[in-house]
Amino acid sequence: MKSFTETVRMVVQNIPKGSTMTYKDVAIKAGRPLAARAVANIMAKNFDGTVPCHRVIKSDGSLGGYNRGGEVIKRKLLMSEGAII
DNA sequence: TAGTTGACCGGAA
DNA sequence: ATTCCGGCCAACT
Repeated sequence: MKSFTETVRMVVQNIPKGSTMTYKDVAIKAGRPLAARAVANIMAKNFDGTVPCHRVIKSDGSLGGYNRGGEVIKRKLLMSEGAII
């Protein structure tokens, strides 16, 4: 059994290129449907450079945030991968 | 140990 | 449609 953080990282890495998932979806895949907030916290404080967190967005369709508020960078990355914003 | 924080979510006003 | 409130989870102080 891996820690919740490890599972979240795996899920985010498992996101296909050109696709996006909401924090909630990631939390669900990680096994904690109500831990969307925890997922955000993991990304925010313990961001992993090995995980494409720019593929994770809010449930409203907004990009939410990125490393230090670089939402613009996030949008550009997603569009560069073929994702539709 | 307890309290606060954060890139959130859903419902209510 | 926008704004406010409560709730949930993990990490930090």
